[in-house]
Amino acid sequence: MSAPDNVIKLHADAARPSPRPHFCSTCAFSDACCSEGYQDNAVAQMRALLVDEVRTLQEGEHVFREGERFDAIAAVRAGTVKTYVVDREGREQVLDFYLPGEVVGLNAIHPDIYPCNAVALDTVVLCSFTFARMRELAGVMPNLRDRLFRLLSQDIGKAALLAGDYSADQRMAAFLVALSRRYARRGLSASRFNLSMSRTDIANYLRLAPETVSRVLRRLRGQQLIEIDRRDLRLLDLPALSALAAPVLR
Amino acid sequence: MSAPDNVIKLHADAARPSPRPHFCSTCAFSDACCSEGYQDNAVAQMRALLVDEVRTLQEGEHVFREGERFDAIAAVRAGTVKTYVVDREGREQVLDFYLPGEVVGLNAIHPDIYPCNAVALDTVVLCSFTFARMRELAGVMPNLRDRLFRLLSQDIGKAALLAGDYSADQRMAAFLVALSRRYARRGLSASRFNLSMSRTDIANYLRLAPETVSRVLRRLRGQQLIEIDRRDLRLLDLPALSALAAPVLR
DNA sequence: CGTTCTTTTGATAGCTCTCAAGTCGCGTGG
DNA sequence: CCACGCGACTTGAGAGCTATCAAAAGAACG
Repeated sequence: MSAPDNVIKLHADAARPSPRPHFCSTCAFSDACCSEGYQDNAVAQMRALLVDEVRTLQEGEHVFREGERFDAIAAVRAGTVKTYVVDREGREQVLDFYLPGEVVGLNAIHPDIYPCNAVALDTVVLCSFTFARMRELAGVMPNLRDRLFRLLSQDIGKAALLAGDYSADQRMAAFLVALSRRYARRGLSASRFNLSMSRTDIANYLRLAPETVSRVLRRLRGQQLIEIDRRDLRLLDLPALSALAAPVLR
Repeated sequence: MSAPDNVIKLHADAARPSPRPHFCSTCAFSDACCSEGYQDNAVAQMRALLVDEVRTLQEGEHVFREGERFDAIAAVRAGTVKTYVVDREGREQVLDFYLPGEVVGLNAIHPDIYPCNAVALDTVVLCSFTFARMRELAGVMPNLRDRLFRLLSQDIGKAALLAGDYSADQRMAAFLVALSRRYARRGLSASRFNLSMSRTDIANYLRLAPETVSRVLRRLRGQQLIEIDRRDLRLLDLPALSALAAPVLR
């Protein structure tokens, strides 16, 4: 196949004391590795098998662009990735944001080309996985295979959330609560974090006008539900926000 | 692994003359079977391996209900299946319609319970696939494995279409054009077919009020784009409809 | 043939978009 | 250090599209 020397090299590399916990803790495939029955530095071998490349991108750099031939999926390790398309009127449609521990590019498997653009919103670290190799490994690693199935299945209903016809306030609350939960799962604060995306990005994601986003945030601030300065966000009343978002998040 | 006895039994069963072409032509997994390297009645063996049960449902009967434990996915062979959820205000949200050749239940893999309801809109014939077995077979049948990956990947972007903020006319045109294409792929007429869903279903799917659906259809009829009587639909100007739907369908 | 649900039609209100202007923050260059 | 300029964000006023409320017409059912 490809890059066997690379594998060997990395295997040798893995013989050294393994930085596994530090490196893999935020990886979407960590459980696929770690519960595969291997342990300790064997996990590092697994990582060497799976991870094709570790990349660092600066703000504005693209992970991939629409129309490029699909070759790899990528697990975000740090930073935020935004996927979007541009319709023929030139309007940008934000499809999703990907936080550490989440996987970009799964929607490219079927068309075999990337159906959207993916760009770094800040400094991003990600692990690339050549999908052809991953697909083969899925044949011999049941846990990896199941992990892939679940990751794919998980993404199916993802966009359904903002497909509903909810008010701008409900959608914004749902967006903030969802972010909070995703940050919390990663071990960060659920009540205070920095928005890595612009108001316009949020607007394009929630299918609102940027002005509406601004107005909604002011409204939520007026209700003492949030406190926001620039991109520094504090969720003052998570229960109330959750209640507001409840119809959207189901 | 598991169920070897079952496999053997089914192999024996499959030794009989196979009705493959008739039976498999509209199956979502036909290519996974037929391109696996097997031929003729070996395909029937494959089918016997894969297909858990062939079911016929009458209008209103459910394939599965929200919250039930996930056990199987189902390929629609005839009829139309609607998936939906009911939010806490009692409003029905239609998630998708499934025509012959399409697969229901893929979004249940991750949560391991069905996240929505699936109901027959007319007389439906479908093949059930026990997912646990399918997952195992995916380990030894590369084509089946890849087929599953692609089916899953395909569904990810599916709902993104109506997530955009388009006008009611654009969304309706996109809906009709998409239906036309899906029927055409199945070998049916692309310009005339019966809507198997009610106006209310369409409204809940497109996130419009039923009244709006009615008005939009009248508008499209007035523009000589369609002709519609009850649920008998004729697309009079497919190019114009496609143009109208273009921003939505991308 | 009456009942019931679906669909259609009309009038009104409300939410969000659009257009427009102004403010703020920040990097650049004088 | 400060003025400038650019972009992001905020704020305001008005228009448009769709939802809502209300009611009637039509089809399907027993």
